[in-house]
Amino acid sequence: MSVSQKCQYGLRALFHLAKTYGQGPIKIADIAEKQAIPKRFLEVILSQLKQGGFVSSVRGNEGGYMLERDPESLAVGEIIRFVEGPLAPVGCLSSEDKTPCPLTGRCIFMPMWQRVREVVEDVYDNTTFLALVEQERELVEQYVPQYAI
Amino acid sequence: MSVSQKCQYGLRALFHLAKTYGQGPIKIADIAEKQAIPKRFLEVILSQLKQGGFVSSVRGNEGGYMLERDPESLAVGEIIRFVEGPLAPVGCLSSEDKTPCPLTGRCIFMPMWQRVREVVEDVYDNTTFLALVEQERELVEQYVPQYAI
DNA sequence: ATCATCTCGATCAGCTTAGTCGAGAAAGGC
DNA sequence: GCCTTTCTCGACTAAGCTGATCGAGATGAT
Repeated sequence: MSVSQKCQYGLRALFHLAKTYGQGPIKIADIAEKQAIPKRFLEVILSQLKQGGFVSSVRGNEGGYMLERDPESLAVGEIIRFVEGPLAPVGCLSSEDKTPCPLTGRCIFMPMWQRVREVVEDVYDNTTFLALVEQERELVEQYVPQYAI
Repeated sequence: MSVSQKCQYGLRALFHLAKTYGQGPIKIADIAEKQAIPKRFLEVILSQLKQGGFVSSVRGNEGGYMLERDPESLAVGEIIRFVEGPLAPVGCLSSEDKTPCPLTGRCIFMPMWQRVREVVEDVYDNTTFLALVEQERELVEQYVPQYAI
């Protein structure tokens, strides 16, 4: 499962909202500019993320989007699954599959597909937005320590 | 990177050829039937795998396909890369990407994408066709030990 | 009122996927 | 030499997905 551009945009937008967590609504235009996302497309994405309960919005002047979930307990895996569907390397591994392969039960590749799913889920489910925000902070401190003095 | 149907068919076909390694050419129709693959589609796939040097073919009556590589040194990862392209969860990780994202160098998700690629490559590159053939043999022995006596 | 902003559904071009097809070329048996 | 079986090659297609864009409307602050 390649992660689509749309999903990457969504992750970047949420990352931006995690950085500004607790600072009130952030405008779509702001997020779009800072994260290099086409604005009209971002509208679609954020509205979808709102349906999922990940963000909330305020309309009108001074409106915008806010992260609804705590960055510490929100993992990347949850978002990828929400946007892309099941995190499976092959269709027959995901329960949504309508047309099961005729080798069900005796497909020798199954254990391999399952191992792949497990290791991928492990990485995505253990990457929280709080961790990402902290990682970026560390990077900034590393590169411009002189400005901090 | 989901693994396409085409690639899965290719893997199954190679698995079949690995099982019959050293037994001379196997007909497309045989492989198609045993591995539940549309025959005309399998023609396309095998001819592509031939271009890659993974299999060789014999024409005419009693013709067919043979595995060209030793099952022990042929890993699933090599085939997936050949059929699907680079084993990367996002486009910007693969060197083939024409349009690099505008965040290059400061995309906070990069380390995560790289970790995913590493663990996925680890699984696929360490699964050889010999291992798959042996695994199936073990399964068969487990389920019908009474017939062996 | 007005302006900035989110909201919602429709639309679209281009690409990928999963096949299918027909005509041809080679190898072996008779 | 002919016939059958098999691979070979390129073209073709229908359907679905991807990555957007657009216009019109609803909402809230000033």
